[in-house]
Amino acid sequence: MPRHLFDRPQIITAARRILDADGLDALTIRALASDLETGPASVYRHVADRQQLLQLVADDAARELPLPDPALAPRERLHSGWLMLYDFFAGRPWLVDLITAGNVVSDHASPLADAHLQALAELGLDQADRYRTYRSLNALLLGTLCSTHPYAHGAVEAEDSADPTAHESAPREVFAWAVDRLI
Amino acid sequence: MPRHLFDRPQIITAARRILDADGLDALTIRALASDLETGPASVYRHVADRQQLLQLVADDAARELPLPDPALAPRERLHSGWLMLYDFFAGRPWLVDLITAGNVVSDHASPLADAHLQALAELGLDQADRYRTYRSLNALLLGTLCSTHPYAHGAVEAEDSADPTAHESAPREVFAWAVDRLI
DNA sequence: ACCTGAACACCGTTCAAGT
DNA sequence: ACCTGAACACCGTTCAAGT
Repeated sequence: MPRHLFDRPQIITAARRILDADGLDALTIRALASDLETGPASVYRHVADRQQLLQLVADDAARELPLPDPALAPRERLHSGWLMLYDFFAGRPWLVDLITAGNVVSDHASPLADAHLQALAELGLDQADRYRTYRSLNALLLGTLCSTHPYAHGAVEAEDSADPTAHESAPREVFAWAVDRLI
Repeated sequence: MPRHLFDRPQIITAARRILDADGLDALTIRALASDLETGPASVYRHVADRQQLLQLVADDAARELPLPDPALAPRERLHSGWLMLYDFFAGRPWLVDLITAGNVVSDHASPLADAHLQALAELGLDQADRYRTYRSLNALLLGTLCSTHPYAHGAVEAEDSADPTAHESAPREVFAWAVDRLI
């Protein structure tokens, strides 16, 4: 009789606990096994390798991707939709790492892409411009989250309110500004 | 008498050879030591740890960052300048990894930032907009390079010229398009 | 004084042995 | 049949021992 039983959902739950607590590097097969009170070898009964584990967690997280509010006018729908995405990823920094470092891409993102492409169509953009805009917004989001990542905020200690205008805005505000320039 | 002598420049040269050949993950202290025909412990005579090694290589590579052509009008200067940056990073994928995964930020980037901020000033943007635009372009570049990274180009095999317009443009073209929308 | 072999504490992954 | 202890081939890093 098996002493420890666990399935993929339990693995994903444990993995996300580790990710939320300590980030992507902390999600080792051994740490995961330890969380499940078993040995590393047992994990391999349920996932092929670490890469598949990361893919599974990314797919799971992608189900929670926020869809834009259909009640809004196209432009506001896009604006608020992309800011929701910003906040979604800002709250899950490990997911950004998963996308950039790991090579995970989830197909759960399709409805989201369709919704934004639809909003861009309602704005009167032709098909080529819709794709270009969508891809640019994606890159802008990912790039903003990547450069924001470092724990150091780039704040200079020896600086006060002497130069008010030149001071860096928060990454989120810059992102919101750039989104409006692209749509 | 020491049998093997090597200094930081030689370490950086060896590190870049490994990076160009096999990417960031291949740059281990042990692989580097092996390249220098010594043991891993000897590397630590010259660098504090792997993180510092990555920082040194990034700083070294940042000296080659392409500056925009001052002979061009501001708008063309920005456009070509950012495309030069795209090509620069596209040819050094490990540098993108270094920026996103490692937490390296080089101060050699300052002249480059100043040049682009200057061009934006010549376009008549106020200080706040100059910074916002610069940071957005940076994010756009980084994000484009991150999502481009995966070796799979997202090309669907079962697809032919049936849907010509909807087909994804090359990342570089989309980037160039978005740059023009931001400046 | 400078260098480095050998060891330590980690990884992902495998497989023969246990139940 | 299913599970897993122990081992293998890697890491980064340290330190006592060698020259």
